[in-house]
Amino acid sequence: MSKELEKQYNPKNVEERIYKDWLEKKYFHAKREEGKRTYTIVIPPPNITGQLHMGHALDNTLQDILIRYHRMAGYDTLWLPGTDHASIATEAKIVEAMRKEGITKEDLGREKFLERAWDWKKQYGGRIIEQLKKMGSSCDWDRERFTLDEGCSKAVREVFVRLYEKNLIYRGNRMVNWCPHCNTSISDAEVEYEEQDSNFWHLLYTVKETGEKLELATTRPETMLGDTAVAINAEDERYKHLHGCHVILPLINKEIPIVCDEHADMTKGTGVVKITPAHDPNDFEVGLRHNLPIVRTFTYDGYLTGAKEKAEADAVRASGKAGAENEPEVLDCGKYAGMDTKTARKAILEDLEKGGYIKEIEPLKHEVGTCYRCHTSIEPMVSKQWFVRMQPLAEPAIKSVEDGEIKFVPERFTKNYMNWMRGTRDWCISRQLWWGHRIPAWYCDDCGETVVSKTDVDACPKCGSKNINQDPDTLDTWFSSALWPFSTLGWPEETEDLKHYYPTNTLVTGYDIIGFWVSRMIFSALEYTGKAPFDTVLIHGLVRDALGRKMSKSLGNGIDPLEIIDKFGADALRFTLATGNSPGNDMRFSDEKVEASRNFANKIWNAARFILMNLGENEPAPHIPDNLSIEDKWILSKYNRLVKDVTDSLEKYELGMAVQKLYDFIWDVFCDWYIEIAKIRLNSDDEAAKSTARAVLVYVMSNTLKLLHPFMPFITEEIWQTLPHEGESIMISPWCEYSDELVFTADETEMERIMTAVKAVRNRRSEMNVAPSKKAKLNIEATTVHAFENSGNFFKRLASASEVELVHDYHDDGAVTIITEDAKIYIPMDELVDFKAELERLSKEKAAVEKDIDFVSSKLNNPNFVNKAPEKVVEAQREALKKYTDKLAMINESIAKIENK
RNA sequence: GGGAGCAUAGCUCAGCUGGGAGAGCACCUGCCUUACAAGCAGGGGGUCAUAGGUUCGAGCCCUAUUGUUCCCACCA
Repeated sequence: MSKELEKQYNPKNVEERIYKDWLEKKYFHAKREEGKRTYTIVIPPPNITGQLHMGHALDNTLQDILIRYHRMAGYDTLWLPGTDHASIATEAKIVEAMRKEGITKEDLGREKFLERAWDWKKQYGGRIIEQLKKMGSSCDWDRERFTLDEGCSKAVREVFVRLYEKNLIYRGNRMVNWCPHCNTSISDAEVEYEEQDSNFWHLLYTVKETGEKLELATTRPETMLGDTAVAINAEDERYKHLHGCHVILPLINKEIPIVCDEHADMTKGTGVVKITPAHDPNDFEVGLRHNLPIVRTFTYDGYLTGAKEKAEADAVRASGKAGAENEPEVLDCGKYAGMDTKTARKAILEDLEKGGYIKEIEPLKHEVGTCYRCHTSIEPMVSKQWFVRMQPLAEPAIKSVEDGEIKFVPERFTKNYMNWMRGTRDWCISRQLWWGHRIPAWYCDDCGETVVSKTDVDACPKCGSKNINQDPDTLDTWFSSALWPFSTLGWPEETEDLKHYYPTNTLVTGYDIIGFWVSRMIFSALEYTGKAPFDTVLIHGLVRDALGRKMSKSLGNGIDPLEIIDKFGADALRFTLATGNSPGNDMRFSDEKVEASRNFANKIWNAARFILMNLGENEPAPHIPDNLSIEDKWILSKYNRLVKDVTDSLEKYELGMAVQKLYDFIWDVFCDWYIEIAKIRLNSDDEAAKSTARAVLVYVMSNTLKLLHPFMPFITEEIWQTLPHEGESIMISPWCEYSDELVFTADETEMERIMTAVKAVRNRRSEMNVAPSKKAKLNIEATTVHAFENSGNFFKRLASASEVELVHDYHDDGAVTIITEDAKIYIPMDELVDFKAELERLSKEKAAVEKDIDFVSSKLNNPNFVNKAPEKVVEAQREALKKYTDKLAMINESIAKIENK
């Protein structure tokens, strides 16, 4: 039954319908089939606040390609989807919405706030999932997870408690990165450095004992009120006389000691450093070494502290609760209290200036840490937080990559990972936020006991007091993401899914997230499951705009994948993202590229239309017919090699390579040559020949669609269904296999001789401006007659030949001569032949061949080459030399003929 | 300061373990050849950043240089 397709491919008529069909038939659902190899990918969970952007589009395209390929290749395949609760981002979004209504978190209270957050999640959390579906993603939606769902939360508690019991989690007053805007601590990984213009302010502090002025430089003068010492290097000859002395801190006239510490570098500046333990990570360390008081002068939301804050801190310090003695002192900054840090800097500088304490202002560019979310300058701050002890966890994680248990593609990102792992410091995991996994720790107000527990605690196990409160903080979002590969499969329960699909196989993600996520999943998985979470990490780059800029909201240069899908179709988008994209490298995205992909889809569509036009009723399912002709063997041989190439490329994660091979085969080989040649038989009256041609067309088309399916799932399904087929859907049909029976080397060579001749004739005709409509007879004098024996129709169809005759010793004064390596082709065209031009052309060709001969023979005459190069290479050169020599002989003959005329 | 990437046709980029440079777009010429003008045929265009080195042979390996991008790092 022949079917009609529209003239142009319209994805809108296809994609939604097909996706729905796939969903209904549950093709995406992994069924835990015994006896099959498994292939599992867990999706990098997008934030529930997110909208699909090009980064997601790329990431998901690559994953879907791998998933679809493996599913067809016979694996029990699971692609596990889900979303991330994104604590900071989501909370910020909700707080912002509330601000517009004029309410704050505190107005609402924790419980009501969380209600709002969950409402928000219900309303918008599914948005990005729906968008992923538009991409054609074949995720097992029945297994969709959320980092804050019951199972994942259980895993989080389990891990927290285990780590605490192993003393790998601790709570302490430590220097953390504080974001005054988000009002929370953030981890080292979440700090982004930006270059900013600033100054070095050279200050003069007076030495109490000697009265001399000590010069020191700072980039953050606003912290000076919290100085509790000045450091010099013990070896520094300039200051030896000051050991044990003190300086008077300007503005507040406080006496602070001069200490000797290695942190003071003699080669930098004046060699004198002010020490502010509460607000600088280095100074904090110095403070610990010298037992200096820690004096906090900033509030957590970025203002200078005053009497109120001081009173609060004093109360805590006096309370006698566990750890209270470590609570930092707070300074009442007096006239500066309540100023934000910027204003305070100005005011303090003004006062220093007035007092003559500023010696010099030196302009400086330096890197300032900012919050990766809101890009507010982060304040290093001493604060009581929970930390994960990284050292013991990092070691196995390093080893497993070193041992090749986990491999990065491309390999160079191993180094990136190692640097991160080796350099990492303890991980601050507590956040002063409400949206997230609340820390499962309770503190007893009466006895000061800390209880960490998997289940909620309502009485102190030590003293029995009911006066026990849960830590108000939540965990870093990445703490739950780190468990994603196994928490989503049911861990800590020994679920069937976990047994079956864990460890997973490939993790696909961008290089920007190796430190945040990949490394943490690796050490987490090794610690809790004893297994590497995946065997391969496929790293891709960023999708940039057409000018190479990062796509960003502030630049407004983001390209919306949904708009692209709307305009060109999901297949075109996917094809674009997969094409010319090599692992780990950034790519530029432009409409022109998608257009090219769309054109390719259209090309396939039309090839299918052509085939369908020619099919009769009850066309049999794809098979290889008998009585193959040379062109059939040629295309089957080419197709067979394509199967191998595409499969190999996919196995090596060279997706861009695979897709390029498919493009070349479909367009240049199948459409431009095979279909054109097939028309010869299809237009003939020979029913047997027609049937063979149809069968080969269907076979190659249908199977090539399968190879292309992972990349362009929709159009391939649509066409495959329309063509004769066996089975329900292309997406669950078996992957193509390489077959020794489809190797037709000799026929391929013969066919290519003809093609070379066809091209040579076309070329010559074009050069001579002969209109395609003007047909001409070809007289072919071939050295390898076999190839040309039955080639008449080829030349008629492809090279505007009126008829073709095989000749020997051809003589015609008015003929154009075309010489290939196998044949001389004469086209009689009296009126068109310009003998002078012919001679010129021939001598040009002669010169070219002679150059070739020189090149090859110089190699063959080089004993080093002949002796040292592999035999295969030498042999190839010998064959080339023979070809060139033959061609030269033919050219010489032709020249002689014209000259002797 | 440490590390990594990139530098190939006018533009965007491929080029796997070294064996005479490729694609898409753009450009030029000719074609509405009954699948496709989102197409067909033909064509021009590259000392593969620079300088050395290894090798019979280098876009590919090594060294240095230049330009460029990114990551990491507590420079007061």
